[in-house]
Amino acid sequence: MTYWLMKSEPSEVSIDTLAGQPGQTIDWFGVRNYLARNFLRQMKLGDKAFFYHSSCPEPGIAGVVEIVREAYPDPTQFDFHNPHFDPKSPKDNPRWSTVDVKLVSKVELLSLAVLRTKPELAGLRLLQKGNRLSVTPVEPQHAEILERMLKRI
DNA sequence: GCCAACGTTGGC
DNA sequence: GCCAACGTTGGC
Repeated sequence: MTYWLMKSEPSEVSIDTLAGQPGQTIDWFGVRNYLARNFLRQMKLGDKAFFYHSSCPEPGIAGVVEIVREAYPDPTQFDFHNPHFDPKSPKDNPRWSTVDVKLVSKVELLSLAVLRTKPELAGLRLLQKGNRLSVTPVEPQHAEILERMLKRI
């Protein structure tokens, strides 16, 4: 079982958006970066991910989710009216993938500022300078530390 | 709004 | 294949 970290702007999809979905499940649409896409494609059923709020007043980890459907073509790439529409993606060889994630638990927001104070998390990809990837793997030792820090609500 | 960092595009 | 220009991300 692999742990991941997935970023979302709460103005688009927040942890509460997810909690309000039927089955508390949503597809992780809109990834348009090849490295992030490749990580999506590596995800296995039962993998877990930390749900991170980015580009907001208080960025940080807001919950834990589980992968409940492995990678499949992201429908938004073919939807002309969708902001994530990609005219260059071939229908017979879709460029972008998505996975379905299901809410495991909401947590008390574990803010980026607090994460930065922990020396034992210094290696976490999220905290690396210049990191902008919206989907990243989390090393087992970092996942363990994060799981211990999270307060489920 | 600013800016650093990184990715993508396109001319050559 | 190089690289300048441009666009995007995302914290502050």
